[in-house]
Amino acid sequence: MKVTIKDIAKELGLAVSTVSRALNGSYGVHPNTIEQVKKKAKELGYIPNLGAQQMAGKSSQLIGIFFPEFDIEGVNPDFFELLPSIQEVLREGGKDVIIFPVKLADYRNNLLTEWVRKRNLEGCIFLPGITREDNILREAQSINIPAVNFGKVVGDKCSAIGSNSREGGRMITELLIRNGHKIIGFINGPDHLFICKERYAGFYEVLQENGITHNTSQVIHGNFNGKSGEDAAIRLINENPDLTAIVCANDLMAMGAISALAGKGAKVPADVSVTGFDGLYYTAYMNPPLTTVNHSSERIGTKAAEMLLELLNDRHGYHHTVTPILIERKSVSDIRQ
Amino acid sequence: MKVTIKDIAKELGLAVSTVSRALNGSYGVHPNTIEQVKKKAKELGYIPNLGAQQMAGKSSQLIGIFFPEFDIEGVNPDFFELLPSIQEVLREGGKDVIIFPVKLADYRNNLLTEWVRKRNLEGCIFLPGITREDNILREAQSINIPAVNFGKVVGDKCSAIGSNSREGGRMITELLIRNGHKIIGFINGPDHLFICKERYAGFYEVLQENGITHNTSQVIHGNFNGKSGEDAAIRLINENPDLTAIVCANDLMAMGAISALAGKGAKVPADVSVTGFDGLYYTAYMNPPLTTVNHSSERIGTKAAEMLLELLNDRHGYHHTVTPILIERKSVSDIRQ
DNA sequence: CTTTTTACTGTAAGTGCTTACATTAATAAG
DNA sequence: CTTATTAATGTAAGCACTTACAGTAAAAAG
Repeated sequence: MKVTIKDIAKELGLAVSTVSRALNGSYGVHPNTIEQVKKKAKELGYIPNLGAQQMAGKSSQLIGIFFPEFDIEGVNPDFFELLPSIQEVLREGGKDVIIFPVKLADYRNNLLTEWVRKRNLEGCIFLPGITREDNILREAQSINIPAVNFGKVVGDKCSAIGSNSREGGRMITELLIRNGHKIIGFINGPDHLFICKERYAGFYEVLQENGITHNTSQVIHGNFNGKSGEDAAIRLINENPDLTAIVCANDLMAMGAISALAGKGAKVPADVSVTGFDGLYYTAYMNPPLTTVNHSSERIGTKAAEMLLELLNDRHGYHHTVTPILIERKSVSDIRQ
Repeated sequence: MKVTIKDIAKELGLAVSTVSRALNGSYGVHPNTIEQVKKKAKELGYIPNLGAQQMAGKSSQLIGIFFPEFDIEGVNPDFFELLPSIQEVLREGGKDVIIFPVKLADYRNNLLTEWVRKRNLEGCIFLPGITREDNILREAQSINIPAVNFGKVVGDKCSAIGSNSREGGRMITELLIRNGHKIIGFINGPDHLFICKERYAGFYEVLQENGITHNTSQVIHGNFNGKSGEDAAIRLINENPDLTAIVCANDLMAMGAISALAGKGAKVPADVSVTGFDGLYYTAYMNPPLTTVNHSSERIGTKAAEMLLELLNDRHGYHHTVTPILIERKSVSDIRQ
């Protein structure tokens, strides 16, 4: 049932080494032999055993994709928006993908090492939410495995890709200001995340530049899911009744915010404008369609995978930044007199 | 750098076989030895090489998850809603997950066999969208690999899980009729899918039972994405101006439909009621929040993974059906006089 | 026509691990 | 005390493959 090169060799009266070489395209095999071997291999339905190849020193062609354990609601937008393009590029490069959700909170030392070695991973991609502060990234560096992450370059065999979050924060804020908004709330994500700091920094900069003051009651930290957006929005408008716009650090929270506002009878964008961040597919179909900042998951995912492939070809790691794009839809109103 | 059982054996002056047995808990090893070995293994940072283990006849602990290639938009709700729970259960069972998007359209014979053998997969899960009509499932059967799919049991080592789509179709239609709707459009998914036939069948049954006639111009086939929902909705109301409700065979199309209706100035649910199917996370945050049928991805995913684990323990395959739950939100209006 | 090259193929070792079988030492039975 | 048991460990083969090295026959050079 299971066909090995041995079977091919026997059928053809050759040595296994010859068959192996014929199949791998090593030099020094007669063209006729190669042809025969390939024909016979197909005929018998030979499929190489990667496990054995690995043991004999070849690479596993296996890439691990690591991402923070799925949210309670079972939704991790980054994951599923990024994965398709990553996977596609990797597949073209002949790699397979094995996925590892990681519970960052109780990350145990050496876990990554274990995973990498057990499965003989060739490289890793760390999806957003895993940051330089997490041990897992440091471990990747210390075992020197080619890795791409969505933050900063850590170590030699590492590339990083990121969207210019600060610029994104600026874009959305400038749009709001162009439309006459002056009292603007901000629903941020978890405090410690780099992208959150950056998104807020961009927002704050533009406010400053336009001489708009801004107090801390106008910023609330959620945790990136819909529910937290709801809660934050409610608090925000309760504490700041004169608010005309809310900037959210991701789309999910924006959805929650809009929903909560609707529940309170506030119309978006007539009463309050709301913006998102990410440009998830769904946001086009919201009501109103969400104005948001898109960093094109497809572009980023593709690039990330390409960067890993480069790393695997012994190229040096580097940092790549993509500039986000403002997607103006209907959730922002013009309130200039 | 790379620690093997040989290293442990050498350090301890034992034979590799003893070390192997000590580590695997085979009988016939002195407790003291076991302890020593385990201690030394930890000390040296030993990590078993699964490739080698496999070659020596152990299972790979690798499960392949197969799903239809991601949509152009990069979104495959089934995939990401199901994956978390599947992965979690599998992980607890000590399995790793390798993912395979498959282009059903140009599925080449023996591809599955290749994947399975190359990576020595222990079992497979076929996500929704891969049906009995697809060669890949037949192939799974012919190579007799334990498999769970979301349709029908195919072969001996196969379990199947499904939501009762017909019942779901009934539920949503009954709700509509209770609310006084009589002229109802239906946006279905791809014609050949079993679940689509079923959803429609449930819908049609209830119409019949209530003496409501229904003509073919009231049914349009989309392809499950938002855009197709938009197009279908437009056609539907153009061709049936007196329509008061639209049943959609999935949430994504419902989102598109609502969006398109809004674009035409039709209010949901005031002018037209719209229902979805799936119960995606996002639908709670739509405006209006979508009334839909939920088959609880979490429950299904968990169950699917458990079924595979059972199969792996040599239990027989079987079929499991979950009954969907109606989620009434705000996208259906009561139009009874 | 002998010697050197070249082209192809075979031999064998090694990869990390498991396991059937053989060996030895310790214990129980006679 | 010898012999049969048993417990613990070692030996070695095998898993599917790669690759350095060796061998052989044919072609080129002398």
